[in-house]
Amino acid sequence: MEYNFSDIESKWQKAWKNSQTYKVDIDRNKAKYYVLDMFPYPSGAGLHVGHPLGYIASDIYSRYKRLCGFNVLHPMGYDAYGLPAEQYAIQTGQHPAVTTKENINRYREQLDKIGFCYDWSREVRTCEPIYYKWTQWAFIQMFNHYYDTALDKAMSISDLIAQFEKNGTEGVSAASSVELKFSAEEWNSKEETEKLSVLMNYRIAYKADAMVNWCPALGTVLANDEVSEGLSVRGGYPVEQKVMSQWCLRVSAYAGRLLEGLERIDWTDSLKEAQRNWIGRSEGAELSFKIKNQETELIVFTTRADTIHGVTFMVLAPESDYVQIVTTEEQKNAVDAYLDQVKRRTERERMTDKKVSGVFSGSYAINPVTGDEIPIYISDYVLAGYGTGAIMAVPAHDSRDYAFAKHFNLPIIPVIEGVDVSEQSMDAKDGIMCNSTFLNGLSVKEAIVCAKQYIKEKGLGRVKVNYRLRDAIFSRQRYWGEPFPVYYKNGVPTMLPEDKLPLLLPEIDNYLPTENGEPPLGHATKWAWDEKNACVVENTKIDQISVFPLELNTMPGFAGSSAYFLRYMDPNNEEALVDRQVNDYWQNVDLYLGGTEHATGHLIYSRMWNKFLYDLGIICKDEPFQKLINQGMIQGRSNFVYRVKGTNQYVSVGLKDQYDVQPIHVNVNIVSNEVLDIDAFRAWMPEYKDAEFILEDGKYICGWAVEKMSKSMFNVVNPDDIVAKYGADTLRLYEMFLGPLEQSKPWDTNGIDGVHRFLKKFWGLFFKGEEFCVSEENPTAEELKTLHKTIKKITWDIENFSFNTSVSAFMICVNELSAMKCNKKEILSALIVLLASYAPHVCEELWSLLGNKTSVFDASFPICNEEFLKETAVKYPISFNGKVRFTLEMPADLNKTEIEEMALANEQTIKQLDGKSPKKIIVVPGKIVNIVF
RNA sequence: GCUCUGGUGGUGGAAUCGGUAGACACGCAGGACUUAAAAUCCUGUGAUCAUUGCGAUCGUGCGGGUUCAAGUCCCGCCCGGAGUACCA
Repeated sequence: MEYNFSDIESKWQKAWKNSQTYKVDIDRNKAKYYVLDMFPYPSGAGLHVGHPLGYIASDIYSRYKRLCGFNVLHPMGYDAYGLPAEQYAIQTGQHPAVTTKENINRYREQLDKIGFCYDWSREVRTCEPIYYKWTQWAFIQMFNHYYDTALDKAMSISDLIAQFEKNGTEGVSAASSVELKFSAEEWNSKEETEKLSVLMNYRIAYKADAMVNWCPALGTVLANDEVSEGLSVRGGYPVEQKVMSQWCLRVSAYAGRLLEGLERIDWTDSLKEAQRNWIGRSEGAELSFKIKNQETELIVFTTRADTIHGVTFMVLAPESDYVQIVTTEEQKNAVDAYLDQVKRRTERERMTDKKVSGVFSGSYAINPVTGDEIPIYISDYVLAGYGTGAIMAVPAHDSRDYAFAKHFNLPIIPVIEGVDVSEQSMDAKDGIMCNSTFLNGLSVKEAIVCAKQYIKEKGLGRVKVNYRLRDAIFSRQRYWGEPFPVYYKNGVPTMLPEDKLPLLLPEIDNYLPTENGEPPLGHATKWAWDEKNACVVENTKIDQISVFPLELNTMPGFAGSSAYFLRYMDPNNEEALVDRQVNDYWQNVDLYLGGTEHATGHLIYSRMWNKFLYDLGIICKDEPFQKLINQGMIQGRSNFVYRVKGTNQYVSVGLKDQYDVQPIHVNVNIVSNEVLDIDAFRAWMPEYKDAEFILEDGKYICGWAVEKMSKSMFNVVNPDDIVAKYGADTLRLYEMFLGPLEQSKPWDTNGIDGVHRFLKKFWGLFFKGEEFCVSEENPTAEELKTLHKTIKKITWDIENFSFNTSVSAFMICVNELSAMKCNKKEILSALIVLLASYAPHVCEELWSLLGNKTSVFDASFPICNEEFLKETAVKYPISFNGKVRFTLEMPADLNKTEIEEMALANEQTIKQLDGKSPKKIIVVPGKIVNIVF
């Protein structure tokens, strides 16, 4: 009987839906396993063939885990807030909620066709009030907590207030934006509003004037991970630096724990490394330099305290607060001119053009160790946001300082023996110290330790760990995002009462900023908070007595995606983000699949967010994603035809060098194995109607290139088309067969026929002509062997995410069984269960044809009989490459003659065992014998 | 610059702990079936030389090394991809 995949697939997709086969509930008799995909942003373009790669892999894994007896949570949802829907709304006036809903429906339709085992009853959408209520709730919690650096956890802000009332800042250990010092009397005598503004310095969600990445084209600020090389990641628009009052999250307070936590999770080294670099821990010292004739001390951060004797000048960032203090009357004009010049340069110019620039401030600092007077400069090579925004310059051992010193003709003093600094600096932490009084003769490594010790003892500064990781800017000047649960009472940001959440996103009729430059929410007419009645009211009622304006910013994209994995556990709970008992069962994600592009964004924020909730006791695990696998990107594979310039003639790729040609993208869907469907090409566009072709071997062969998958390159392949032509099971197997999961690779349908042929052969094992024909006989040893080696291989492959090689193993298995004409029920049943995770529809169909009343996914995964494989290994050696190998342990201490003797002795044994003469014998002492027949 | 990754036939890729390199698949060539085509099946397919049957030599980006044995380990380079960057 023919393998009719489209009937089979629609039949089982319906059956699964009707019987809720994939619905999952807490079952305390079973171990849980949580498999999660990074949820998609539903874009207008729909899914292309690259998107499902990770979903297929996680689907296989979930089904496998279920067959192994786990209670598997495998949900899916949508990251529904985002820029594209809003940009579309600006252009068309279509409400983002409408387009988002349409896109979600389209995504769902596409996903369903591939036959995933998601429990859709747990779906979340970040733009739904029932969901974003908890995003707003978490924000309020962050506002109401500070980070205690001694306890290393988030604590209630009321604890901090109690400490201030009792002892002021004395003994307080709290992460803060600025280090403040005040006594209990000073605190208690402060006005209420003043107290609130002091507390902002400590809150985990806080509002502050921050240097932000402002993107004029998008009309919003962006987080650091949303900017790359001075351009916005979305859209590629220029980004400038600007000071604005913004909500921020004190992510930096969690830097140490984010770093430490990496040790306990099972991620790839490269991803952990990317996070380590982004967090950027560096150990060093803060050093105070006295300024000549002034009270103020200049504090710098350095990792090279050992080079203190080589300091010949100081440099301040242009934005540094020190600039005003150290600039002298005589230098004021020069400094102002320089600051003005720096301000006019965009971030991008500053990065691309690394020309040395700077200005002398007029002041001198005193080197605390040598007592030398050294000039203080201002230059934009020093960043305001890192360390203290000021550095001690050691031109002999830092290439940037070196370039600066050469440019301004400043002295360069080497402090490491035998270093020539006439051409370049010596940056390596290597060598023996010199010119350094008490450090002379020490190695650099010893000197770093010794110098830090010296600094501490003499009270010149303190040992300090610095992080590169900065707080996240949490405001966006956009419409399509979560509204902040915040109103402004006489200018003071105040949280809405928790029981009034969610604060619903208002309707507006214009998605652009307002005339006076406010974010789009400024257009909302009903957007004010009536404190007394605790409800949203018309703007016109604002009286600043009991009705106040609401926040006009919205939250960024990562807000909704930071805790969604928790919500899947308990998606309809209206009392809590997640019930604690429910969380105790599902705990955290065991396996998370997604792209590397989230390494420094989502994967940092969600870890931080999760740790915060853990500190509050809401959840039981502080790391959200135990194991993480990155699937590679599927790139587009474009095809080209070559038009002879100035004609309507097209030449096949092999002959194109003989003509003057112009390559033209051609729709990949009318090309098969590089051969162009000429009729389809003529019909494709009117301009090709009368095209003529210069063929090779009677065919038109196209050229190809790997490019991004995009409409303009005509290389987008839609999964629906593949499903229609070959079936979902073929698509699933083929995507896995394409190559290693983690590797990026171009989509190319050249091999899909082979996979489809395999499924037909597999189907064919169960039929004799038109008849379904399966034998109840006991299988032979040879048949069992084929089965068990396949079980062994598939089990290993799934557990190691080596899905591509397991498809090969299935092909070999089916080839062998069909060569043996095996139709034994025992073998075939096991094979169905084995393959079911990969090709669920066809397996479910065959499983039911075998007379089973329940789903194949209620069966158990077959177990490999290792003993049997070992026993048969001599007679029927295991081998996946089609050749025969016999292995035998050999004693370790043999010389060459003994080895040869051993080999000859074994040759006899092998002959007796197998009745054949070996072709070749390879013998290795201490290892194994390889005998090839 | 730094960090991470990768480099194997005409193509995608396999080789899981240092043990026959090229599994499996595509493509190609030849054959069977067919009036013909499609579909299906069979055979061959790293290179060079030898082909009368055997075979022989080379071969995993390049150059060295360790080992009985290296695609795999070590040292030094070359090339591609990704991330990140005046981070003191």
